Amino acid sequence: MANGTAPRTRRGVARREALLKAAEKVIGEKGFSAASIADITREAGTALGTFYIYFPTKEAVFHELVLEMGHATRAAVTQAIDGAPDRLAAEKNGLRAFLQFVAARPALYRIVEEARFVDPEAYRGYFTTFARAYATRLRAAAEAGEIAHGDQEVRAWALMGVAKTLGDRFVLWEEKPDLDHVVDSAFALIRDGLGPKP
Amino acid sequence: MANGTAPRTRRGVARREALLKAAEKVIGEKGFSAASIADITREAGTALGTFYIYFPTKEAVFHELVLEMGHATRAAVTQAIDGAPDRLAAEKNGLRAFLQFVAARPALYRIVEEARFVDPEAYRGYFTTFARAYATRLRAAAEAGEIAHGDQEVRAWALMGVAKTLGDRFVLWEEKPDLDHVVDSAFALIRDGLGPKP
DNA sequence: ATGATTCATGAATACTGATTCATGTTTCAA
DNA sequence: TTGAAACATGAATCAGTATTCATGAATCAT
Repeated sequence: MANGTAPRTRRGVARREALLKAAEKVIGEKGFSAASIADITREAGTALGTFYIYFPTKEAVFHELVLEMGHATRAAVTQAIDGAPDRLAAEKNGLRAFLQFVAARPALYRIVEEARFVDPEAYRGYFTTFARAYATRLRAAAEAGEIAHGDQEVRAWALMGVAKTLGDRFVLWEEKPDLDHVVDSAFALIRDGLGPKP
Repeated sequence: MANGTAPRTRRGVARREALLKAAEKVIGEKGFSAASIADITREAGTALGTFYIYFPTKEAVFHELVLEMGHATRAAVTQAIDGAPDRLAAEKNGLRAFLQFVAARPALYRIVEEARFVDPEAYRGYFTTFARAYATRLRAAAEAGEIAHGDQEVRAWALMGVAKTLGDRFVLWEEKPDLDHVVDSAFALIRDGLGPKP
């Protein structure tokens, strides 16, 4: 509900979910300011005022969507990484999983990017949380001799940047993305760098 | 002027420039929607209506700022690259120049990112133009044996992603950025990749 | 020096859209 | 079955701000 408790009836739960789904679609497509509450409730098939039964403000749904993106991407990437034989394999799987996620839920991806302006705290939180776990994994891998030594925090951010930008260009902007090719090319760069083979 | 011609008096030229500078500051700080025309003219020291003598709409100044960012970054990076002995050196210089630019004009950097939502055409144009030139340079370097072969377009976007994200995290979010360290760490990754030394 | 042109001003206009609320309807535990 | 609690509705409120415009001042080519 708008206050903070969960809905107490079946119908309430369903309505809230419908509104959240509608908000993801509408805000993802039109952007935060252009998306009106009326757009969202129309998409959800409810009356205008119903929105305010479940969310106190427009910012509140947005915030919740950013958190959802956080959980969903972490889950997708973690699962994809799980069982990889070594860190390099994990890198490749993780990149593929991220790009697949962007392809599956483009609206959520755009919402996180817009959070930079609409909800800066959440934006930083999203990436900082991700980066922390990422750097920790990289450090462990360096200890294990699976990857080169270096500043793993800088690397974590650099690698997140690669994934984000490839998502923009080769998933969102492409009619029929060739994910395998992009992943292969990017992974070759990540593993071996730009330097010429000796 | 609002129509499309340039100001015809000294004063007009100065006013337009003041408004553009004010818009960069205000929009960069508060974001596009939160920044009002009144904020911009107050910052510029002019009356409200004066804005519309020089720009037809709020979107128009924004668009001009995105173009300015395009020119300015290309100029900064091109100059930094100029005279580098080889492509790897150029990569390092270019990355440093970009991060220095972000540090010098953070508002412009944020404006370009917000263009993704406010002026998508300009946003794509900015990065596409940059990527095209970047990929061309990488191809030439691969021909010359200075870097490894591979899909240089994917690489160009991946490397732009690295620069963007490091700009966010280690320039915008850092009180006293240690650019040299970031550049060194990132460059090591770009040159050699994540793979362990044989 | 001067008047045609360009520019400056800010109050008034116009519109959009978030949020509220008074009035019903539905749900579900007992 | 039932009534207290939870939920649904959409017209009305309220606020903010982009844009216009009628009036007056500054500029500069001649």
